[in-house]
Amino acid sequence: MSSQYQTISSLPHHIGETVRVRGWVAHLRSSGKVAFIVLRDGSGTLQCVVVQKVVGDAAWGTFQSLTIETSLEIDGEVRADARAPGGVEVGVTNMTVLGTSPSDYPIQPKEHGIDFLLDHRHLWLRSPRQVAIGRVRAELEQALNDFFYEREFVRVDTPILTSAIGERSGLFATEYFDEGNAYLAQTGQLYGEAAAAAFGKIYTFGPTFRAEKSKTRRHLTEFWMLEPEMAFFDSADSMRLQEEMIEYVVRRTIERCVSELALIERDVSRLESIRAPFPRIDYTDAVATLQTKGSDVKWGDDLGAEDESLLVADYDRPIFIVNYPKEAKAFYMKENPADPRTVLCSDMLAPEGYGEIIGGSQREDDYDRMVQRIKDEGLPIEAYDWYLDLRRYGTFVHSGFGLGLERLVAWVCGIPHIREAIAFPRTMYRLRP
RNA sequence: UCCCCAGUAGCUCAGUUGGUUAGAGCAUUCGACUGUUAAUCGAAGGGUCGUAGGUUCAAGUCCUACCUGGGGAGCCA
Repeated sequence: MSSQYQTISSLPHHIGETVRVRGWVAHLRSSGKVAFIVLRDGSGTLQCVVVQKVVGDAAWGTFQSLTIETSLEIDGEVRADARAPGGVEVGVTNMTVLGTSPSDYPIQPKEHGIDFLLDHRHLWLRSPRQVAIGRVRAELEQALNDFFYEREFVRVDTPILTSAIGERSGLFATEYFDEGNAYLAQTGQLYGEAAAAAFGKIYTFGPTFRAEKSKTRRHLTEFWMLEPEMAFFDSADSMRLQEEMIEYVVRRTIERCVSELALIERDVSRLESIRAPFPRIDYTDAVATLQTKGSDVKWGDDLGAEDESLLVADYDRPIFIVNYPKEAKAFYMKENPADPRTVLCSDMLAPEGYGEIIGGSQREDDYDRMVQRIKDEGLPIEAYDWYLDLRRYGTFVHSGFGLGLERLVAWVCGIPHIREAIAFPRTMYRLRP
């Protein structure tokens, strides 16, 4: 097959030329002897005009056999026409069917239930809105990689199959030769800490797995997490990096995904106000504020989804909640010298009710305190022997954080549920397609 | 795991205090139309009312259990 064809998005630069395009039939309209094919190729959609007298009886017959999602090669002249959506159309001179499609294509340009759409995710993905979300996701991923590359971070890929280690263990067990069970990684952080002692500043970016039986719009069982880990950064340094990163990737997406954000009807003005610095609110102050607003939260509780929404409501940009009680957080977080009841951690809450998108902390770097915390949590100390080595051989102040990619995508796109923020979402009750 | 909601045509839904042969729009098929914008107009086909049991002269409708999915809580990113 010839490589000589144009993408639909490039056609405004080819007005007056004869071109060849390839794509899928998105829509068909006929008005007697003049007919319209709406073709999509992933780069955009194009109105193709078929006139019986121009194309002849053979091609006209081909048109009449077309169905939605037929893949098609079209030759014709590009012309500007105000009647065409987008202002550009192709006057068809010839067309060739590349792949036929039965007439029962299930996705229609109308409302569908979410159950039906998820069952047909492999086809739903072809819809313009889903393509736009996917492109925003790809832009955000690229922007994140560029942000860290420009700051001389080294990307380190950490294992997905692990022994029992991490925040909570024993999920998705799979037999691993003679070594007992392996588990799917719930975080790359502990490996990231080891790598930070090798490279200085690193990040990991890959799929992670959680098997809590979470059924909300903010949870998937498989999601992508970006986890930077920085040697010689304290908690405050880490927060400065986080707000700089969020500002960078949001601005980059506003600049480069104009048509995508317009198609999904995102209110971009809500994103334009995302500028560092972000407010920092001490957990203890947050609890006091919440109590005056009528929440029954007590000091020592983790903040619930409702509490988070109440706190964010007053701001037009993300906020940090810092220094949570030790009991509410993971064993590896460093005790706050100013208030030993708390740890040096921060959660970044996105605006508009999207909740926590980043969780980060300064790590405990003292060997004895770390051993004590592992014991206090009732974790098996043997599993952490290599992790403790990081505190034996040249321990170092270091901090890191985890960014949930799908939550970032959902917020930037303004979509209500993170299952649309990934091509093939894994939720509690869905393993296919 | 707990709380709430929903399962009727391929899809989205309506279906009255239980009452004759279960309806609409979209989609599909056929027909008309030389500029349509989710075109329009005409016609046709399309149903194990989630499953099982129960109440009743009579159940899509009421009751019970189960199944499937959705929303939320907790936990988290």
